[in-house]
Amino acid sequence: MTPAEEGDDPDTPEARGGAASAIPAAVPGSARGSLDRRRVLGAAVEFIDMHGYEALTMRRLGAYLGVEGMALYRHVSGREALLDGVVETVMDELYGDPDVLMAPDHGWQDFLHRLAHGVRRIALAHPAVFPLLASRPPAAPWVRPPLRSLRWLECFLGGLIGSGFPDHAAVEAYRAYTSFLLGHLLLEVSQKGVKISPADEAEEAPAPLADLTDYPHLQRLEPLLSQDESAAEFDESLENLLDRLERLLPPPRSRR
Amino acid sequence: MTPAEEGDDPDTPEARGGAASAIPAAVPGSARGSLDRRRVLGAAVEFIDMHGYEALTMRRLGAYLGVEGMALYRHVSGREALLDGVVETVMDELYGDPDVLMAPDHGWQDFLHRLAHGVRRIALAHPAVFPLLASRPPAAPWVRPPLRSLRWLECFLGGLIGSGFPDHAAVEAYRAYTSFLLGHLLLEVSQKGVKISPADEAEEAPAPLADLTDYPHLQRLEPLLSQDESAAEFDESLENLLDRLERLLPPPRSRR
DNA sequence: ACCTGAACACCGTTCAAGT
DNA sequence: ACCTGAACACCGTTCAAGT
Repeated sequence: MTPAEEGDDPDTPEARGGAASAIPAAVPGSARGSLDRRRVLGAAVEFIDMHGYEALTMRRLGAYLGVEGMALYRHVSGREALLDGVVETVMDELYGDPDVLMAPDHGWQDFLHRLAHGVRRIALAHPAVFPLLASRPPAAPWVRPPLRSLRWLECFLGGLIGSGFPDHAAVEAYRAYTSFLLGHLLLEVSQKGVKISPADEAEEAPAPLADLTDYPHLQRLEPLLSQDESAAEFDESLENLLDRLERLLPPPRSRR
Repeated sequence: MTPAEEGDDPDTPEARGGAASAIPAAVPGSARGSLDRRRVLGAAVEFIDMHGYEALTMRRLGAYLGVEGMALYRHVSGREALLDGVVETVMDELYGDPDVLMAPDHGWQDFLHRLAHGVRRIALAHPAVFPLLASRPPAAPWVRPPLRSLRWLECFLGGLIGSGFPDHAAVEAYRAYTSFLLGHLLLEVSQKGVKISPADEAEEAPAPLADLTDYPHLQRLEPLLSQDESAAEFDESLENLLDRLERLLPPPRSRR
């Protein structure tokens, strides 16, 4: 992987101690003023979006910020904390999304609909960061990605309960909803970004894709399989889920 | 994370060059005879199940096998290939699962039902390996975890098409089915194993869990949220999905 | 107050050398 | 034929020292 690819090529530019090393192409757009936590986390998000999370290194992120890498420890307590901060930074965009927050109240279905699309927008805006949402350990074992914050969880449960869901139904809905979001968005993002796991932006042949002669159906369906229907499928699955959740509501008569 | 925890404690046993280093507690059960690819991959699976994937290191896996780490390169071409091999090894257990393969033919619903439970069994047997299924780059962009092999994909599509699904419906079913499996099992596994991401088996306080005084619903629902209903919810969601897929079939009259 | 340099324990990987 | 030792370029992290 990345370190190896550079390691076995001693002619790579940064091996000669140039001031500008290979990956940090440019200083990020914000003010050149000294670092702070916000700037570090923002740069980390940018860096991951560009080069993938595997390429993120304290030293490389430092260089990307025009600083020595060890300097980052002034602002985050270590690499793990940095990644947690990245996840939080990205999910915080949800709070700034008018489409999710605004709107008076058109019922719980509308709320879950807007929330789902808000999360999807984040996933598509940061395809290389999104998988981190799933792999970082959550605040508590029952906090499920991608809705990782206690605040959103509270909001979710409050919304459903306020709409008449009994406690256990609200919890069941939370579990089904997070499973749906995580599965769909993880796969949508990976289908696009090709995971950014192998080499970075290296041209790299599209891989001849092991010949399918032994797999007649695959061979025939390859064009169909390659087609991207993510948006429609997301909506379809979401509608289906909402219908299912509706059946968790007690009959209208008994609703207070 | 792991390296740091050891790095700042120079009194740790393996720092003094003992033959038995800290993590490799015992030589794995199989024959002591010389290495081969199968033995290496098997040991890697065991190692990850015990210590988590973050702890897996060429050198540590070598030590676990009673060998020098560099020796592994005789049998796998590098760390990335090793992880790919681990994923493949674990998914190969599906081929040995009589509950998935056997049974004459009770229709596609029965098939998808058995396949889903087979994959779930694998996820629960190797909770620390399962997330790798999702994060390793697939053979082709349209090969979706956790059904990562062309062979299973062919089998899946063949099964549905043979039961009367039109091509595009079989593909849509594949997408919905994999999303469902990935979302549910990733979250089920993470709820159990607490991700094995932080420190390994270190006792480590259960984390006081930031006080919930600002989150009234969470506070009240915490017991409900902590309850593990995974099995029932998996079945519930699966049934729901199968019902939905059934609607993709053309009306029986026109089925050949 | 904030960053740098040097240091340390670790990594993945290569390769000549041992057996 | 298979493993080991030494080497190299990288890591994360600490800490005294610079400014």
